Amino acid sequence: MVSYSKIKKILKAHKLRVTDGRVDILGYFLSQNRTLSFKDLEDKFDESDRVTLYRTLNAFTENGVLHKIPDDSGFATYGLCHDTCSSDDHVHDHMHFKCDECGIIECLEQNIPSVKVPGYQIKEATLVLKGICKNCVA
Amino acid sequence: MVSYSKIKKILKAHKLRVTDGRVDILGYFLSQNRTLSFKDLEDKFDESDRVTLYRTLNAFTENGVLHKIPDDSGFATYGLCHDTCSSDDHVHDHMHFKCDECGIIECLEQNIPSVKVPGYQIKEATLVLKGICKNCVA
DNA sequence: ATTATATACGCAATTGAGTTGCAAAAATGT
DNA sequence: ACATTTTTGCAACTCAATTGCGTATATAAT
Repeated sequence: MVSYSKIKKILKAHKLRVTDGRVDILGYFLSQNRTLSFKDLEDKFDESDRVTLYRTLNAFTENGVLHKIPDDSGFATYGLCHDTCSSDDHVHDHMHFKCDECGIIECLEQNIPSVKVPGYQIKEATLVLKGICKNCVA
Repeated sequence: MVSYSKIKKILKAHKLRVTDGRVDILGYFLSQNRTLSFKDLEDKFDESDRVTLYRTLNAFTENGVLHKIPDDSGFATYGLCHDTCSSDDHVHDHMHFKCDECGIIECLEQNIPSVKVPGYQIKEATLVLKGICKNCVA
């Protein structure tokens, strides 16, 4: 279980007001330690308002608590940022993996290989792998 | 200008019926030789129905005429496939670039560097670069 | 501690991309 | 030319996400 004081500290560090809803959601991310889709969160916190959930996720994303994982399937999925992320400095170089079987999206340890394109100024790269994850292969 | 007979040949080769709308849209892709967003096409062909446009793009995508470019911004963008694509064999290994200034998405020549993740079975990879394109840098 | 101010919440309504159903129109095969 | 299959166009619908606004709550100031 993640302590309330730790969660509170994280929220403050990211210039976010400490509200019950935010504590619950951040606490859930920290305890699960995996990416969570909007649906996951909606199911878990079904007593609270969808709009508030959207706004909370947006606030977390803007302030460097979460990062939104690119996914064309139409279901927003979020992962915890590294400790170093803030609203100012919000950088992610890791790859993501989406499993065709279980549908779960994972943040991979590996960084995106750096790519150069002559004449282009590259600021950011997103690399999403699809296939079958470690759990489903077994 | 792209000849009608050539367009017709391409449609037939991809097992698509030759209709006025399809000829116009494919012809526009061939003449422009760049990726086009749904909005681009809607503006260009504003006399025709949105639904038909969606269905045409879906048919083209399924049959290997176009490929849908992953984009989290919520605007579907499409690019011409290579000649080798068909409804059966529809593979794209190239990277995409989205310019922060002009918003245009380009298909790059370069292929996505192959990545391996221990224990995972990778079937597909998408790599989108963001930054400033050749034209806007100048 | 109390008050003031800024921010977040909850509800209803709205937006906007994309889809579905269905009857009419057009394209292919014979 | 005819029969069959696919496509088109229209209206209505779905579903994720956003916006407006009055109320509630968190932080800052006194």
